[in-house]
Amino acid sequence: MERSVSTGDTPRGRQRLSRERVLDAAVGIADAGGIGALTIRSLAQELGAKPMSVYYHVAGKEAILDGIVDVVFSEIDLPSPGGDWRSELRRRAASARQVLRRHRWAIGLMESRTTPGPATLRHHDAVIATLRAAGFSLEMTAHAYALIDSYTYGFALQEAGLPFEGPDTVAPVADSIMEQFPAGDYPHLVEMATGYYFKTSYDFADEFDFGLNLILDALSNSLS
Amino acid sequence: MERSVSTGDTPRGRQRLSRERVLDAAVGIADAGGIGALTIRSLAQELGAKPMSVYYHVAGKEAILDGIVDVVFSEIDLPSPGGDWRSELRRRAASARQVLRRHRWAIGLMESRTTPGPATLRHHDAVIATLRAAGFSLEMTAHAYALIDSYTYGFALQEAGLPFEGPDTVAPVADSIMEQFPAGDYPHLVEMATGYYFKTSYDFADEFDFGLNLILDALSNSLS
DNA sequence: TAGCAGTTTCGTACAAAGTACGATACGGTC
DNA sequence: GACCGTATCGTACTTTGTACGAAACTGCTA
Repeated sequence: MERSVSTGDTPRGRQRLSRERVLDAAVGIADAGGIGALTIRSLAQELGAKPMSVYYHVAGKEAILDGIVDVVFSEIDLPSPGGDWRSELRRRAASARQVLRRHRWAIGLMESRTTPGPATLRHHDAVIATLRAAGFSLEMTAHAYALIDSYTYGFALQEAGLPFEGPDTVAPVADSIMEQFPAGDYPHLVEMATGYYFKTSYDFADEFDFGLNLILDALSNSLS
Repeated sequence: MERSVSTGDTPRGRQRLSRERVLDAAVGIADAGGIGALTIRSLAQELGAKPMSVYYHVAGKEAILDGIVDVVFSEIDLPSPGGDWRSELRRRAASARQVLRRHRWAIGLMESRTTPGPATLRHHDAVIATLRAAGFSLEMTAHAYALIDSYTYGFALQEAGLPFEGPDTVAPVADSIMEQFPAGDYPHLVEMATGYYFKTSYDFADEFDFGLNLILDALSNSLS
């Protein structure tokens, strides 16, 4: 699946519109400028069309939001119910995290979208299938499913909310935060920052594997 | 002219405005009608004031959003670094989940707010303090912290996204979803639904403890 | 008491955004 | 060409955030 944002002045396409083209352009705009940059007008411009033309292909802005969330889900690798369940779930979790990193805005939308699209449902179906194939009971599948997804989305949520990204970008941001507040108000936060985050060129992204492995290990124990 | 009435069933207050009163009213509106209902005008009306009056107390809508996220954090019970760390963290996680249930809209905002307020920082400080007091190393504290929070927020995120709430409300929603899509497209989802969710008057909320206990147990093992 | 200097509230007005409504252009079939 | 479903668009109305400056209010001093 490929998508490219037109970088400059030239609108992207001039062919016929379609629901798919509209949603792809919407994703591109949100990626480039945040969900706030996605307006019917910017969308139309990106498509080389006029605002009202968009409405022929989608019911309204709400439908666009539902649509692009489903597009995001469609980009996540599905686990295969056949293989080793732990590595399959690890792969799909890693994929989910990467996808949600590309499309930060998606996490914020999940909370408000209550009508899942086909890709979303297919995705959930595949995860459940993998757990069932691994031998989990219905009850344990429900437990494991909620647990793994909570962790994955929650991690992505936190990652999206971080004002920095990657190692070595932590310090300046932390400095500016600390300057704002009375010294000594958050001693343990400061201890973590100075004693660990700064010292080791910390990358929050690395935390993901630790938690996921812990969870999968614990679930694995409950299997036997 | 305006009289300060006793009934108080209409606009909420008539006293002087303040940042705090503005933020409280904003939270109330978002709780009642979703974040979309929160406009400067609705806010002013709730406060018994005119739109532009609000701007004296907050810099703009973005500042309001930052502010109400911090209000939400301020409502979460802090763990005490002294006591039994597992029950302390369980208590604060349960509190966080409840708070985020009261203020569903907050989760969606977290993704976009990158300037934490004082309550948010104090909250993080307390969690870190509790982990450190429990004997975790700096490194393990970072791991545990990311893990627990990811789970907690992720769970709340999923809960907020569910189109139903509580037991016995699952079925009708699931029905309408299933009707929309070709039969047999999501066999495992259907199996879970018919074989488990429907059968046991399933309440997603109960999943929370399972995952949290699993995580705390696993972390506990790593202590000794 | 009158006057004055903050402090707080508000009236007016404009730009950006979603979209209802109906007209227009297009593309194929008879 | 006449006709018809599909796709695009022009116009215009409503809702929202907020800039700008005036008005009202508060407490204080002369």
